[in-house]
Amino acid sequence: MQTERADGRREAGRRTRDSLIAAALDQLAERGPEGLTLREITANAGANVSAVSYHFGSLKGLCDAAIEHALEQYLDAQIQALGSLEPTSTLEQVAAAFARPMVHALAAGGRDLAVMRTVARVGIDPPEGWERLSSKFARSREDAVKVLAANLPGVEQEELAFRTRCAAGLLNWLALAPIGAELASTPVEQIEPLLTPVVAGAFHGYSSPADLR
Amino acid sequence: MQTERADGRREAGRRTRDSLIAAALDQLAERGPEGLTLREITANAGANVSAVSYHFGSLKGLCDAAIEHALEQYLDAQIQALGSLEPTSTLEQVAAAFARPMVHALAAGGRDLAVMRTVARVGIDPPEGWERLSSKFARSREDAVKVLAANLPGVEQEELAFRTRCAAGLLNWLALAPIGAELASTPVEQIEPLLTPVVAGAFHGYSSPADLR
DNA sequence: GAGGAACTCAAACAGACGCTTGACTTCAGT
DNA sequence: ACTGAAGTCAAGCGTCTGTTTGAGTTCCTC
Repeated sequence: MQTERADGRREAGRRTRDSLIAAALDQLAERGPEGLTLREITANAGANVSAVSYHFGSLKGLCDAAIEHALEQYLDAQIQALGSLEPTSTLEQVAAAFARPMVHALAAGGRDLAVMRTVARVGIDPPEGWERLSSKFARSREDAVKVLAANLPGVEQEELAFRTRCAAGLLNWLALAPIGAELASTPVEQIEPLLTPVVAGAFHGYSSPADLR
Repeated sequence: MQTERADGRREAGRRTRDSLIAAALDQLAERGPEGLTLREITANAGANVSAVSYHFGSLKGLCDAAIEHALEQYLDAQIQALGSLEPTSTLEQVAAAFARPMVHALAAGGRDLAVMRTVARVGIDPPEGWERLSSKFARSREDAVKVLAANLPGVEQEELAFRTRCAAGLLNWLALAPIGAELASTPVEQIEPLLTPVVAGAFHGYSSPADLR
């Protein structure tokens, strides 16, 4: 009861704030930052145009807030998925963990998928001040490379980093392209066995049947 | 000299028409269809705003023409690359051929890369009337699946189609994301050995070391 | 050289855009 | 009951958008 009062006004304020972010996220996922429209967002959120200026200063401020919301939500899932890995994990387990957040988002659809689509778009057109969160992404990717190196001792670290970025790009593409929409609302149990070997194959590489001759 | 006259007017008209498409393509590659701006295009093309209405009817018309131009240019490269394959080609050769147009565009940069970026964006947000060209893409992909099937007899056709789409998505991602810009102006001889095993690995898949136990 | 087609241009158009304003309601503190 | 902060709202601001218009230039045809 000190600073947190049962204030009806404040509660309503937080509610319109959240619905603005949610509406912005939907539009962000569908058309990207350039596609945001003040009037369309406020209409979908059931709020007035001036609510954006009030809560976020400007449309750009709302856009940044929505993107940051998406990035943080994605990072949490990513860190949790990779955190479940051990140094003894197989390549297949690494690939499955790497793809898990996207697989679940594809299966769930709705706002979870909107978050992924937004993150993917940020990966294409990085906003100006995203360096702060970018370092977290880089660190998460380094963790993946470390576990990969244990499974693929013959591949150079730099090449593993490249393959990791390729695999991440592949997953982002699934979120954005129509193929992701086709996969949407498909159960996880069906998507995972389809996708995991592809990601694992990208990690593993396939150089030539020389060693089989 | 029959229908093609040494017409100074017509020549100038074709020149502004081409420069409008080129300027639109650059902007399309950078910001997508939503990012097109009539006044910015005409400024970059050195033309008047009304030249767009005159030559293409509307901004949408110019946008469609630029996208069609990019799609056709990409399809030519894709068909030519896959056409060089034979039924006896190895998986690595298939992957190299599949990636070749993108590798060359990345190395070349400039307008070639702009074409690829535009095609990739179309892959994310397909325009309305693109079904006509879409069938050509599908046929090209079927050719790739056919050659893949010869190399991977153990994998179902449907799964191969999925992996082909994944590989195509991976390449498109390279064109759009910053990693592609980092690779840009890197010689082909350096990009190809880095990328080919990843694409081949995605085609081949990596299911588990069960067969090695 | 008169006529006409191809093409370009500056200027203006209506509409949508992001943003600001000032009045209004609601509710906690006193 | 009064005050002030939090929040919402309709209306209007200037700017930028795509498009249209009509006059203008250049070149080929007859």
